[in-house]
Amino acid sequence: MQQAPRRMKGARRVPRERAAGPYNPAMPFSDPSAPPVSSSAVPPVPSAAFSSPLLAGLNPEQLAAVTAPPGPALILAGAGSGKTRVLTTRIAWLMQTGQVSPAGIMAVTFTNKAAKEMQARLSAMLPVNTRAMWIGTFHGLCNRFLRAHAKVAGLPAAFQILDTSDQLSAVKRVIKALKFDEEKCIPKATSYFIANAKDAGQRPKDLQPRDELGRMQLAVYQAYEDQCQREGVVDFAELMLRTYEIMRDHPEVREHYQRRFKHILVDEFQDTNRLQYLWLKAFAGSPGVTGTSVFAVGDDDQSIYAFRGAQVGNMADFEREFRVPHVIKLEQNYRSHGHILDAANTLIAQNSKRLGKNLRTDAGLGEPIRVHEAASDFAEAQWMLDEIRQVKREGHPLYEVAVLYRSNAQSRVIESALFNAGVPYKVYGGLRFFERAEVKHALAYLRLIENPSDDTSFLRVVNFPARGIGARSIEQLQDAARASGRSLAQSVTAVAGKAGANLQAFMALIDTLREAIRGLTLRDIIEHVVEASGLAEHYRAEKDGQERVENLAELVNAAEAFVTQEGFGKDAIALPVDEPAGTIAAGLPAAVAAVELLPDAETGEIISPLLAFLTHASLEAGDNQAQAGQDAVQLMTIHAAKGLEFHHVFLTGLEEGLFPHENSMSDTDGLEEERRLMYVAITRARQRLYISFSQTRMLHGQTRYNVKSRFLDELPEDALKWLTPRNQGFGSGFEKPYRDAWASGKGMGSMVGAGAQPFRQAPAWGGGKRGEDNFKDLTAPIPKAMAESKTAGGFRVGQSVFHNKFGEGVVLTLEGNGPDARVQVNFGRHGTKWLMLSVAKLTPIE
DNA sequence: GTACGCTTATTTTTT
DNA sequence: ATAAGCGTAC
Repeated sequence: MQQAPRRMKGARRVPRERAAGPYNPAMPFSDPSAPPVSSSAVPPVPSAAFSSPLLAGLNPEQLAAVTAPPGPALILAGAGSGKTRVLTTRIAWLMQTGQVSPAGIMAVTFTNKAAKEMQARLSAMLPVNTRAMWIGTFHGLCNRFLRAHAKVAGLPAAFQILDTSDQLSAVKRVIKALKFDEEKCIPKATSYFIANAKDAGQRPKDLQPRDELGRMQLAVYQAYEDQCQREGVVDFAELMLRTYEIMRDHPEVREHYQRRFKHILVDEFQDTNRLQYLWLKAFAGSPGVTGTSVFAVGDDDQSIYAFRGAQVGNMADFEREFRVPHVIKLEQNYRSHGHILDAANTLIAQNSKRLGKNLRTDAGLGEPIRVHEAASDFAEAQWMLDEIRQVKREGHPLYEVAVLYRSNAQSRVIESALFNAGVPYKVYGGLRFFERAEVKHALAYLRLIENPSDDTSFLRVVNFPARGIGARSIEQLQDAARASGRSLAQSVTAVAGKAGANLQAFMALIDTLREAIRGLTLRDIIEHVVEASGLAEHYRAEKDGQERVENLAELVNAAEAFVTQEGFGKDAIALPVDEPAGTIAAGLPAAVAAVELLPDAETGEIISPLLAFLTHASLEAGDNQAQAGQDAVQLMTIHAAKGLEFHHVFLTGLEEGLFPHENSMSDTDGLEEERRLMYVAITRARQRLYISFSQTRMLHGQTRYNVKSRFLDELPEDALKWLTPRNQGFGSGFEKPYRDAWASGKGMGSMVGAGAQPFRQAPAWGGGKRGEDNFKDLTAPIPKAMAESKTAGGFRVGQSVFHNKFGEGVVLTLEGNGPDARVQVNFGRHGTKWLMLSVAKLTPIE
């Protein structure tokens, strides 16, 4: 099916025989006397290479990176500096100059999207079969590795991959089995605990519990491992850890790969966690000894995943441990206009922990950043809607407009504004295709066919659709399984009576399915299982099952597409196919090679397309919305926007507590990560950036009164253009929360401060200068909470008024009735006054 | 086995 | 506000 790729014309294989030196996984590079990469070990670079059309148009720094001599390299690549181009051109250049064959390349990314893009760009650059290369995500490559070395790994050839929710349910089962109190040993937290331990490279034996909870979690970790091992399943972190351990503990395997890979390239290096760094070191071996060059590309300023274990420190460690001769900085930005870049630079300069980098652009200053203050989240959305319509009128496509926010909850009000106005939009994030319940159910049947020991899948569908197997039956079954140390599927005969009969009927169904799909195409397999399992019928009978039925049909389509477009088994390929069949096997000691290489010796592909598809489903969650090509506004969190760019960017909700998020504000590290997040957000914009914040916002069913984000104050004045008056008083101070707390007798949301002030001595709001006309723009819709409040004497809260002596003001509070009626009005620089309506001459404005 | 009502949590996310 | 998860009652 897949042709063995031809080696590049004129490309000569670099001799791979370089003795692998002593390897100490604990302290790989602790020997200070190790010689630097000797230049004599480096193949001469053909001088003609420097005039290669590949290199045309690269700036000096990019050129230096692309053509860096073999050996460790660290590229500090700023936002929009052509990072992906450098990475792919580097690979192409290495091959074109004959320094490496495709099989000698490993390129690692974090997301499938990035891997695909790299592959696509590379294919466009060079007529090379990228299949021989190891290009993929960390987890995808680990999967490939473990399929090839299943025996050494102690895994069944058809091992299944648990996603996060599978892992959680597996952990829950363990906690139940151990009879731990779920109140104390919280499943989710324990699941995190296990994942974190693995991400740090720690097995249960490496951990020392410090308290009762620690002891419980450790016990769960141990039992969870045993359970996974029994069932033949691995979670995401296990893919990495198991691969790393095999590399660490099996010299013959290690030496093989260290000889094989001449160049390892890593994208988004700042996002690597501890285990991934260890993993890379294991594949690279000691610098100067294995001759493997690691080319790491990253941007410490865009490190926004510390919360999930990313260690920016890996960059500095890499520079030191690999003895990177000099870090190459890509600081020329090809994306954003000057004001935008100035803002980004000024902001990020306030972080203390940086490797140091300043972006520059040849583009002019461009438009200033437009800043808007809204009265409410609703008003913010309305304003944005107006601006978006204007942008559309100016002839820009909507897909070039992005609305970014800190947290997903913020999208709702924006969505409703766009929806009601009939503006098409697309929200990124949320439930992915393969994560939908009905799809997971279908996959569970398929997984059981491949591996009946997969208890997680068994439990998911044993009674779905309902077939009379209730909690009691399952409990009996679990007891039997536990007693015999076997899987649930193996234990059905141990349950007596009707329950046992039902369970056996279920297993008979699985067996029947397995028989029935023999010889079918993948598409037909899925179609048959979806029908014969009763899933399709169940959803057809359900009131609101329409969408689920459609998703099941979509799953069939996805299978079809997987076979035709992707060529099934891409992820599952175990052999580098540019080697003559058997070469790799020959390169490995018999013990490793014989059984490990389970795939077809001719093609190197895993034989079962179903297994390949299941792996694909686990490792690639799939897009959530298929409406590609539609001209729609793009809505996403800032995290999701990393790596993307847009002509127009709306950055919303710039409020203390929201962004920076309140959970991150307490410590410096958290705050600096938030600031990097802000940096990422700003640098998404090419031409026009809008920043907005709101005085009030509905969050968790409560109105919160927010102060504008400190990040706004950290931007250079010159780069900003305020669409609303700067330092506008209304909502920028602490006054309103006090008032509301007083009025409602309830808490004050985010603005709870020590010792609420007495009502009438509320401090004047806002700081800074206020002009006479500061209040003219306060005509935005009144927040719901305010609109519902009482009126008096024809005035309402939020009403603009005029006073002969104090000028313009805004009504803050109304109290009393009739002759007693009084109002509190903010007169800007004249302060906040209480006035008796019967005395003061107040006239409403507008 | 399903329906209803109660409690709970609600930053960011890929694999 | 709101959704999801869980327990109890039919």
